[in-house]
Amino acid sequence: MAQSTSENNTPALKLFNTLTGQLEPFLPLDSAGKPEGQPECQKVKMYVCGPTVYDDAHLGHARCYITWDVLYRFLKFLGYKVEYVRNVTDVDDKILNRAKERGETPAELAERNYHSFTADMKALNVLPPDKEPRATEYIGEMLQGIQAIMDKGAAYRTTDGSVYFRVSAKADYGKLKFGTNDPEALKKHLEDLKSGARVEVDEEKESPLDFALWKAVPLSDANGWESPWPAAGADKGWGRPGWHMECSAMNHAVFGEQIDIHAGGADLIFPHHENEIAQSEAWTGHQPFAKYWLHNGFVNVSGEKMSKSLGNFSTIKKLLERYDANTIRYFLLTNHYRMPVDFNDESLQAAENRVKKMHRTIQAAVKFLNLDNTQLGSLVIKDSSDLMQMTQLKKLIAALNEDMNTAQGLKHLNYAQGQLNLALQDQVPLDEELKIYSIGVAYPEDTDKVRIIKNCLIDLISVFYHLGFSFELIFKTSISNLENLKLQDAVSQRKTAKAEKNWVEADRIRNEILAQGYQILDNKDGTTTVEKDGVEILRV
RNA sequence: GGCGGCAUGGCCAAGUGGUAAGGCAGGAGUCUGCAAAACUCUCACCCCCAGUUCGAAUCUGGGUGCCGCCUCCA
Repeated sequence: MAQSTSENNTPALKLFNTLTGQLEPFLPLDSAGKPEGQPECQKVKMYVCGPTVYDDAHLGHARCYITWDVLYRFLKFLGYKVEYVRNVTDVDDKILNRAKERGETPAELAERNYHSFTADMKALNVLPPDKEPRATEYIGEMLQGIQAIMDKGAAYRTTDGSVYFRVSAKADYGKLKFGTNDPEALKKHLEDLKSGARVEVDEEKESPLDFALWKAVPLSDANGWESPWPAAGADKGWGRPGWHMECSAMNHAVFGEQIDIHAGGADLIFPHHENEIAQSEAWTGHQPFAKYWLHNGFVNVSGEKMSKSLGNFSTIKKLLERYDANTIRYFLLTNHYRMPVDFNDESLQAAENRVKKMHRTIQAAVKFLNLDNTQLGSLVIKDSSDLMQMTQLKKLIAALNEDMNTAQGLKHLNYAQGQLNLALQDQVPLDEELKIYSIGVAYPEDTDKVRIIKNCLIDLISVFYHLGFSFELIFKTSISNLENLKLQDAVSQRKTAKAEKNWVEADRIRNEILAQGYQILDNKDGTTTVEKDGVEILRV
């Protein structure tokens, strides 16, 4: 539809491709031969590097997976048939070491952390991928790939039965890191890289840049797999896959030789993604392995780089104790995904203030329209060809088309909220078209005000939804019945005091309620609303 | 040492060469017993210097400062 393409029929969505170092129009491989400008019939193969499940997920994971969640949602909204694959790395030295420390098997540890990760993602309202392949399930595919690479002369064995990738066999090695295909430039860059490389232990490596596809381990090691490459004198090979091989193997198995999007954190550009490209392209002989390489920026914590060594990393669980998922998402989306982002209380607090106001407005509209909380989802415009007069939703698409400019997107979210607030208090919304059309569940008896509010609400929650905010959190409260009764009692006592113009007593009761962590709001119609964390829990 | 990124109001942050989005905080007002919420109004010549241009936050060169990758990390 027109919304996903510009006037001259080129795709409107542009993404920054690390491979070329440029902003590029998004054209999936599957678009060849398809009618132009109809994403609804085009497939998109999207792969995101998943977690290594050796510990609880941290802020870096949150930023990464929320970023690509927004892209996934957007591509689907535009009409692409997206197959989103996010792997789980469950074989790795870190997992082995951690399991040893804890006295459990690597499989147990991985399983536990995988479930913890899944729970975190759900709590953050990150959509599950279509497939979550696990590295250990693809050892056979890895062995096959390694053999294929060796057969093509791009890898070699060492006497202990390890296999290394021969970087010199790949003329364009370094193209991702350096963003160029120029052989002369790459040659120079690689020389610089080599001179800066740390000393490698393996004397048999032809070049310090060569990396392991397969690491031999002693036959006595329980955490190994049989390989076709025995050490000198042994009758059977034994070892573990190199770090990068898993992604190549899973991509090959699930998607085939080429994919559209490969995304992950910027720290993976080198060496992980560079090596993945090298081995995958050497394996299949087809390039590019991935057409678009997308990377999200780093996470800092209060101005410092978040890192394992600094010990300043916070887990998602810890963060969620303090801020809800919509706040975290709002905060992240105010920053462009490629820029570094700094987690600090001041910024999170600003996001929280904003999100609470957003929740409050939506609650008010839901109440006014007498909707059931669960009805919100069904009101969302989910098809980009059905935008009609949803002006802010249209603007959201335009913003996301520009390399996922979510900060601009939030501007439209905020504007939509402003419109709804105006409508709720009988003021004329600035956008005339919102008054004219009738959309969603419209009934003949709807008054102008009902229709306007409904239109404003649909525009707002559609933007809200497509940015991945959670509806559930708008209405989420946790308050016991006993507490509820106490509050009701207090509010009605205050009402009596107010009626008697006993302001001292009325204020005393209000302060008591405030002290318990509730907000109290007197409405124009004489009712009183009690809120907790910006969510209405009582209206008397 | 090699490569790359970023410098925008008190804070966070967008910005496609044409005269500075948005948010948070603040100030003034409307409403209100007061307060809160909501609404209205208000709050920046974009690190420095030079250049290109009719015109630059946006392009070029130089400087200063901060950060990252090159080692496991999303």
